[in-house]
Formats: sequence, structure tokens, C-alpha cells
Amino acid sequence: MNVRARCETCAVRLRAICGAIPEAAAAALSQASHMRRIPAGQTIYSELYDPGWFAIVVFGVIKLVKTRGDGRQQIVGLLFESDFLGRLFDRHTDLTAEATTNLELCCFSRGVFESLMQEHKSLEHALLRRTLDNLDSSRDWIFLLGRRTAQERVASLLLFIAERIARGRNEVIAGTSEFELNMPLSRADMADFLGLTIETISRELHGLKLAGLIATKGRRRITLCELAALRRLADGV
Amino acid sequence: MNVRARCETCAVRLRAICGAIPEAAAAALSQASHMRRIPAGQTIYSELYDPGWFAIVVFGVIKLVKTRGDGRQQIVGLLFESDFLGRLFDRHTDLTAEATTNLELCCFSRGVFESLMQEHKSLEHALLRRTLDNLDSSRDWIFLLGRRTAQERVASLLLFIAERIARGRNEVIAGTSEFELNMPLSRADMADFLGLTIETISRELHGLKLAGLIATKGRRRITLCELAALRRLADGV
DNA sequence: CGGTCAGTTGAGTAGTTTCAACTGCGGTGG
DNA sequence: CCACCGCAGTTGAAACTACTCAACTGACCG
Repeated sequence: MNVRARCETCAVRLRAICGAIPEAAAAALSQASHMRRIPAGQTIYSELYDPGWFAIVVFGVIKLVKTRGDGRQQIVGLLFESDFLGRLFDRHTDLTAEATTNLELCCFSRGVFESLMQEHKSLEHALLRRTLDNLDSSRDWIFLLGRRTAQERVASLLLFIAERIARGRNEVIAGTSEFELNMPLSRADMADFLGLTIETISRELHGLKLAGLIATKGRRRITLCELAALRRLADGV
Repeated sequence: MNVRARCETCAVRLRAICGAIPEAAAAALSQASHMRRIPAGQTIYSELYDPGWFAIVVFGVIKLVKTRGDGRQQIVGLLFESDFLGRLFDRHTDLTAEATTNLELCCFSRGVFESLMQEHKSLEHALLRRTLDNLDSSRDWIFLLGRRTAQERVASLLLFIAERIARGRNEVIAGTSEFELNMPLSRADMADFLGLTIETISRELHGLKLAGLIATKGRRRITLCELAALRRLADGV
């Protein structure tokens, strides 16, 4: 009962998989869930470590990272509020999941979740839809990394982050108004995400600032001033 | 009956989704299927055109392409024998699917397939597994495009194609032996896939030839002579 | 056997990286 | 509350990789 009550006030309830399944399945899922807080910087799982649970991100941002022998990293995915964390049906992974901000996670033990999936096919359906969406966004990033200049990449990243943050507030980014965001990624993270160096990130942000498209306050607060112009840059027009 | 007989001799039966579901579901799927041949170069679906069917690739290679306003293209996915073609649950797409070789497809009308999925949950399960695998390979390509030199990309592509072709023959690529392949992609396709120009592709292939790692016969036949060395290059060691 | 276009080769250039020095934000301790 | 310190982030100069543009070659077709 109080378990369900917790769901009633959950910030991501409507957007996560638990909001896309019938009441019975949601109740069973809720019963099996437990909350967990994780500090920024902590590794959640890696090639070497399986925590034994999956999770829905309730608050914060997680990066999925591939690391090369020589220490170079590439972020291959970002998880925001309402996203699902973990690799179903396969204990092996070559990714590392790391908290880029402090996190609040709604966790389910692997075994329980997988048997719930067998019992409630609606859950599997919701996950399939979500995975297909993830695949679509993955392909958007492939496009971004393959054929775009540093400037286009940085502009795209800013818009991408803004959109995800706005979605979390149930807002939509209007065409012309400003948007202030608290960047959840460090310069190094941005570089690892866009396949650039931190120096290039710094220079491109500076360029956007000179052009009046963005303004910054401190290290992490960025205001997107000219959304339409940014979008034009991102699309490389 | 003769429909099932067709499946008995199907080249991809064991590796496609139809090989991962119970007999009853497979029989229903088989009943609903029809074969289709498509010549190289033909567009199968695009932002503007929905053929109204999904398919399993029985023979050939399909490229999934994103095109930019200025005409630049990026291949964001390749489908080989046994892969599933089509976007479930969503009629809208910003991709174009195009035959890079002559194709043989086992097709299912959209409506029939989606109702079969509701009836046979095992089908949905098989698709979820496959989609998760696709997501994994997508992320491998993100890694490739983000942080690697032209040489590493070309070496990776050759190994990737070799592996997919070998899998189609139920072979595994040995550590040191040679492997001859018939490249299903033109230089332009390779460039669009790796986010490089055709000139760079050409120069890198030439370099690999000089280094004795590959040999070529005509435009499309490539022999990988030093698999171990190629793998080292691809990994950037 | 000749034409055509995919693919190759060359020279110069643009954009990003590398390496190195510097700046200032934000946390800590006096 | 302010001064100091460490490190994230910035800036500059040089080097390098891949791109652009242009000319050329030769594989494959009729």
C-alpha cells in the first residue's frame, strides 16, 4: 500500500516504463522496487562488476562509457530521468555505467525483474518500445559523429541536453525563447560524448558565446539565447 | 504445408527471429510470409514511403541511410542475412532503407505481423532480444566514429564485413588464416558508413595493401591476409 | 573495342589535435 | 568572511590528419 503510495508521487511515473503498463503489472513492479541514492562519479556497473539489479532513473544523469586500452573514452549513451538502466538477458557487457550527477534510482533485482517480465508481457512490450526508441537516438548520434563539424556537434549537444531537461519538466522548448540549463556533463564528458577534445569544446563554446547564441554563468550554467539560430547551426544549414 | 516446406530449406532459418520462437508461432509466421526479390540500388522505404511490410533478410545487404539537406549521407545501420527490416509500432521514420546488393526478402504485411506479435508473445520477446543486440552494435559504431583514425575505421569495417559474411556461412573467422570477401559496399557506401570521404577510403585501402595486410582483385574482391594484424590496427594498438 | 563512371592519385588547405602555459572558479581552512 | 589552493577550464602556437578540388586511370559494360 505505502509502496504504491510512493509511486503516486514519483516524478517520472508517467514517462517511465511503469507508466506504460496496466495497473496490475505496475503494482507488481512497485512491490519489487527499492530506492537507491548514488553519488556523482560512482561506477554503477562495468565489464567487471554486475550489481545484480536494473533501475529506472528517477533523478540525475548516467553516462554509458566505452574505454579503450590507451585510456581514451567514448560515451555511447546517456540516461536521463525515466530511462531504464541495465542490459536485459545478458550478464556480459563491455560498457561502464557511471553517475555523472547525484542519482536517485528505482531498482529491481535482476531475477525478480526478469520473472516479472515473463509474467507480465506488457512489461516486455514497454521495454521493446523503449529499446526501439533508444536505437533511433543511437542512430541520430551515429549521424552526428560521422558527418559533422565540431561547431555542429556542440550546438547539437546543447539542444539535446536542453530537450531532455525540458522533457523532465514536461515542457517543450519553444522556437525563439531562451532556455537556461544546468549542464550535467563536464567539459571532459562533453568531449567524450562528441568525440572531440576538451580544448575544442572550450573553443566552440567560446565561439557560440561571441556569436551571442549562448551565455554562461559559472562552469555549468548555460543559457541558450537564440534557439532557432542554434538549431540552424546544429543542422549545418 | 508447402509454406512450411519452404522454411525447411531457408538459409537463415536458424539465425533469424523465426528460429527463436516455438513451432506454433513459426508456423503462423510462415503462413503469413511472402518472398520478394529486390534489385540492388532500389529504395525499400523512406521518410516519404512506407511499403506496408516488414521483412527478414534472406539474401543480400541493406543500408539504412540518413540524408542531410546538403546531400551528405551517413549510413547508420547495415542489415545482413537473418536481420529484421522495418520500424515496429511507428509508421514514421527519418531513415531510408536501400538495397546495396540484390535482395531476397521474406516479407510480412505490417498489420498481420503486428497482430501475430500480440498473439505470440514469443515473437515480441525474440524481437526485443534482437533489438537489444542492434543497440549494442550501434554503440560499437558510435565508439568507432567518435575516437578513431581513418586507418582504424577502415580496418574495423573490413573485419566487421568479414565477420558478418562468415556468420552467414556458419563459419568463424580464425585467428591467422586468410579470408576472402566480396565487399557488398561501394567506396561511396564505405565512406558514408565510416564518416570519411571516398578519397580517404581509397588511400587507406592502398596503405593496407602496401603493408601486405590485404590484397584486392577487381573492385569488390578483398582478401584479408593478416587477420591478427588487422585486428590490432582496428583496435588501435 | 571503345565509352563511361567508379575508383585512384596528387597538391594544397581547413579544421582539429597536441602540447604547453595560463586563468579563475569553487571549495577549504584560517 | 576572506585568503589561498587545486584543478577544471581556457587560450595560444605548431603539427597533423583528413578534406577539397582537380586530373587521371582502368574496370566493367555493352
